[in-house]
Amino acid sequence: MQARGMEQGASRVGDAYTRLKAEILSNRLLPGFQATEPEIAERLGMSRTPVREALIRLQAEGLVELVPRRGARILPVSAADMNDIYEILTALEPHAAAELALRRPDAQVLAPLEEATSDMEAALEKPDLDAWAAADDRFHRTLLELHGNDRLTAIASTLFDQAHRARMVTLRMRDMPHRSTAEHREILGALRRGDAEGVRRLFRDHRERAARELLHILERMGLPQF
Amino acid sequence: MQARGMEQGASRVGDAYTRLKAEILSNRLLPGFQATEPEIAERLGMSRTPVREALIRLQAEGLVELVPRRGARILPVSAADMNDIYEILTALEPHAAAELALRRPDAQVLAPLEEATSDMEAALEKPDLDAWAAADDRFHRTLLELHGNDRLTAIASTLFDQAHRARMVTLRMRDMPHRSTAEHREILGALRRGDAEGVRRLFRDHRERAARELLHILERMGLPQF
DNA sequence: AAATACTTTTATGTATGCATTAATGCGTGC
DNA sequence: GCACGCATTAATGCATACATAAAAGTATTT
Repeated sequence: MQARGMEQGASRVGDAYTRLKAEILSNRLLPGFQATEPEIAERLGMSRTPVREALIRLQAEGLVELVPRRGARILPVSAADMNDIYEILTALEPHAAAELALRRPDAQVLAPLEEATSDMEAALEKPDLDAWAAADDRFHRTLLELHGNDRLTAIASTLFDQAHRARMVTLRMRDMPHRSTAEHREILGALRRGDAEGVRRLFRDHRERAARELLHILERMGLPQF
Repeated sequence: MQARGMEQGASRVGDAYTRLKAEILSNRLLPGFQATEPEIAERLGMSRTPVREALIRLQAEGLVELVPRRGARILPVSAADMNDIYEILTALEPHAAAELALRRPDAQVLAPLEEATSDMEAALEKPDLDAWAAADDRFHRTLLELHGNDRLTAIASTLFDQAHRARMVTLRMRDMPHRSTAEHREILGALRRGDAEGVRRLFRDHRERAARELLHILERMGLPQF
């Protein structure tokens, strides 16, 4: 997955932000990696100023830490971090999904969710785990956008980004995510029926199970940091 | 209330951030106010560089908008914004409070909440609405800190700040908040008993009622922007 | 008077300069 | 050989310089 959100390519700050974020999320820049502002500036072929501003944004998003005198450090995501992130998502997403269900969305509104779910199913067949993860991500982001609380969408988006790397690593250390895919299908059905409480319950279970499985894997790996 | 969080007084960026944020939250700088970087820099007695970095942070927190060529604009908080903010808080705080209750916190742990509640009650007696609002704010922030999910605390803190101005204005357009204060007392009791479901329900009702009342006032005022 | 073209002003985005100060390396003393 | 202190290096925080481009003002024409 590339860095989402509005295209940030017009300015040098936007360039630096987009490129650094893409390298972090794709694990091309590993957690723990440190570099000083001049180093990064040279790597990106620009002066320190736009790099600095991009780093401030990445720090606000919880992807890097700016340690005085040592430069920017790519933040690892620990099991405890993942626990915190999933706790928040478990509080937010089921609510947003249930609210959406109350509005009785028609097929046209739900079309992007339908497509994301189909893409997940198709990706499982091939199988193509990267495509699966991208479609899964798309489902969750689209659902929040349909709900329409922009602040909520932005908050969840930041959390998705923070969790992304650990998710991608653990994704390959477990069975194919048939169950998770089926749950999306179920949630979609409940949304279509306007069954708000069903949606809430299904979504909560979906997130809680995903969190449990992920933390299990992280523990089995000896609590590494991503 | 002053700008909360870590004291940002050491550097010029920190100074600019703290001072601007304090002026925004206290409504000394009104929503809609615009100023260019050189103007702000002169007002604060420093160069554009630290001002710029402070403005980037304030933009990330949703307090100002940086519009190219026109400078920084203090963001108004509309009724729709307040609705979105309260929706998120209603999803997050009852959960955090219920989780805290499950841990069966003893009197020592709950002491800061007890104190905040007493302060609210005392402020109602005087009466001192500013002191009441400060104690209310302290209760909500402390509860989240006790819960211990730092990301959740940070997210809620940003939302509190965004809602602060509208809250302070509407606070003076309604009856004394006896009900709200009593609800804090009830929540505290349920926390002490470890009654997680009770805490969740009380807190959700507390937030939902507060949101309804606030939006009513905003509507009666003709949907102004703060 | 209105519209258009041109000039001037100025805010921003970025680069660079500079003082401070932390970290590193080296040498000296024990 | 180890610890301590000094010198050197270099990263940061901030100030300033500069190019660009948008906006505002002015003049000119119809």
